[in-house]
Amino acid sequence: MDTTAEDLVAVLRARGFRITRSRRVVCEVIAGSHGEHLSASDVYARVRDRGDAQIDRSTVYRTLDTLEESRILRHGHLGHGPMVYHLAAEARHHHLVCSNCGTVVSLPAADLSDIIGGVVERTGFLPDLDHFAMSGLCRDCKDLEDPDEGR
Amino acid sequence: MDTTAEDLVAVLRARGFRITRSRRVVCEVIAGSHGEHLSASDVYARVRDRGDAQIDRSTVYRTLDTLEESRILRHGHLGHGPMVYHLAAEARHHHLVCSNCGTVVSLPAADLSDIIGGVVERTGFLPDLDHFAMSGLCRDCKDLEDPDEGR
DNA sequence: TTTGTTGCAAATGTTTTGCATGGCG
DNA sequence: CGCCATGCAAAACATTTGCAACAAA
Repeated sequence: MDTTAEDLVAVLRARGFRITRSRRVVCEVIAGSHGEHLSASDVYARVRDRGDAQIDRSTVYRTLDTLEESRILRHGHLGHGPMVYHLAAEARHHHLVCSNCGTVVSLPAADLSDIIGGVVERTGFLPDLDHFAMSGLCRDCKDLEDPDEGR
Repeated sequence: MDTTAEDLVAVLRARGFRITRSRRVVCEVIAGSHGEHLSASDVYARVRDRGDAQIDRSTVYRTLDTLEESRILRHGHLGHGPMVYHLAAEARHHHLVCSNCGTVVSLPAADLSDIIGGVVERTGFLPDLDHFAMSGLCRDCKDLEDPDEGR
């Protein structure tokens, strides 16, 4: 059910891309990262951990681009750090990152539909809420803020 | 009514920061940027345009940090580029950036309240929607997408 | 064989940091 | 006068690009 490395490779092949050793390894790392959000550097680190030391950083970046172009991978921005990748087939959810304490709260896809509906209705714009995290204050930090500062 | 350079300087002074020439110039640039979203480099460029060539990039970064720490300035992320600053007193609105054509649609503060309310209700998390732009597809690009790809 | 890909190296762009000098309070 | 803030230089990161050598198809 989960996307496998073979699935990824198959999509690349179908799109006319050549299947190289480097691409295969990156696909394996990606396929083994379900539910995670890996930065390009994370992917690179895992590639190296596998003993594939000869694969270059830039190749990882390029392969990530290729997978994204093929619409089986997506990237998002969780905070101030580098962009993170996740499989397109992954269950959608939004991340709420507390700007005060760093806590990450997840908002499942079901809860997003009325938000999305409301925005579409008002603006015609179809939001992809996966793409950017939402910043704000978690319950605890919100309660600590004084009313006029936090608003 | 708009925040002035003097307002900014006054806040810094009140917070116990020293008022230097560099800080004053940055405050003037910021005060003259109402409604804009300037990156640190933009601010630096404007500082230089004023003929203040001796002010260093790092000083601009540090002053921006100081102003943010003093809660009169905030930063956000509009897209893949650098972070952008806006005055805290600025009218709140959210940016919807089309991932296909780059068009930016604004969603005024009034339309944000039920979104915020819904999130607070479900998670206790108080979102700061100014902070990250929302990515997605504008009306035109959405209509061009085929239904199963775009979803 | 042909042309897309790779690895390497170097460049780019943003932000941060160490440190000695200088200037605000 | 004392300590904070600055300028300068360099480092730290994330990401991109040029290019000759290589390997899929």
